[in-house]
Amino acid sequence: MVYNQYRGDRVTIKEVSEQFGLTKDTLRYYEKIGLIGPIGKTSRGIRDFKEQDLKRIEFVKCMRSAGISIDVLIHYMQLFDSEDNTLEERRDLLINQRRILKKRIEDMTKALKRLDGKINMYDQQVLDQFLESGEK
Amino acid sequence: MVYNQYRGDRVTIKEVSEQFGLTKDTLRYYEKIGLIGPIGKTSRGIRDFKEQDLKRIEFVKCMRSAGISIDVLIHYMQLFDSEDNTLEERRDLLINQRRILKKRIEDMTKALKRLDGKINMYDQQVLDQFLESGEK
DNA sequence: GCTTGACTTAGAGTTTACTCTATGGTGTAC
DNA sequence: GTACACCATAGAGTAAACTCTAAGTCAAGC
Repeated sequence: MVYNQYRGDRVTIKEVSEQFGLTKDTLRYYEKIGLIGPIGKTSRGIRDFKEQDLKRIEFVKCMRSAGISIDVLIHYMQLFDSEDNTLEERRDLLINQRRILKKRIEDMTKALKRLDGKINMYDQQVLDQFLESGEK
Repeated sequence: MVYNQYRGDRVTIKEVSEQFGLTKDTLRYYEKIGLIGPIGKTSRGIRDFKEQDLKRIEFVKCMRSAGISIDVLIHYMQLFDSEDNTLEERRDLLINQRRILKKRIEDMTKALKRLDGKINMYDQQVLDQFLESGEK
């Protein structure tokens, strides 16, 4: 039976990587630049992800998949971890990102419609071609 | 009165740049990599954009603003300009991009909802803070 | 006791999509 | 006749976000 040295009660980087579909390199990179963590380490220097870390990773993943920049996310996390009262600043940051995101969704929705139009056009042309070849 | 040497009946790069909100550098770059053009030139080597060029630029701009990669667009344009019958290949390419685009819109819509949730939370907290300070 | 496979770090390299710099040409305005 | 405002090219540089490489540690299995 394989007993993995890295798993006691610990949550390893591999597990987190698989859970979120981010590479181990990306997770270490995110930690290095201060987007997540610092992640706690065992006595031998192995990362052990806590519930709080996982929550943050999940949030970061969601925002990154929407194209929100790493710089903005780092800024948000710094506000979040700050001793000061940053409620309003965080709210304003989010409102601003929301606005940008909405614009992007609109652009993409326009492009999607455009693609749909073209695809329909091609479907018709492919069909015409088929009919034409049948008439020979 | 200023008579621009570059405008006779010609459509200059500056005009196109302003019309589409793309820099002159970007337009030249797009031509260089084969995404648009080749654009016709006057005897002295000045670009003169035709209606057909403008249509393509507009399409490219729309697709780029939706995040469709330059590589994919070049491929599409190559199929478009090909002598061969590439109808079905173009349709398949568009269908594939449509699928990817739709997924991205979904991801972004999820993130938007997430942001809305957080913003509401912050609004409430900011309000609570205000009320609290008023009670003092 | 050595191989395997997981982990670590520091730092170099890659990809995408521009964006800028240097250098030079041309026509109009003062 | 020179300053200004355009245009051109070739090629170097940049920013963002990873991604990879090298070198090393450590525990389990054979």
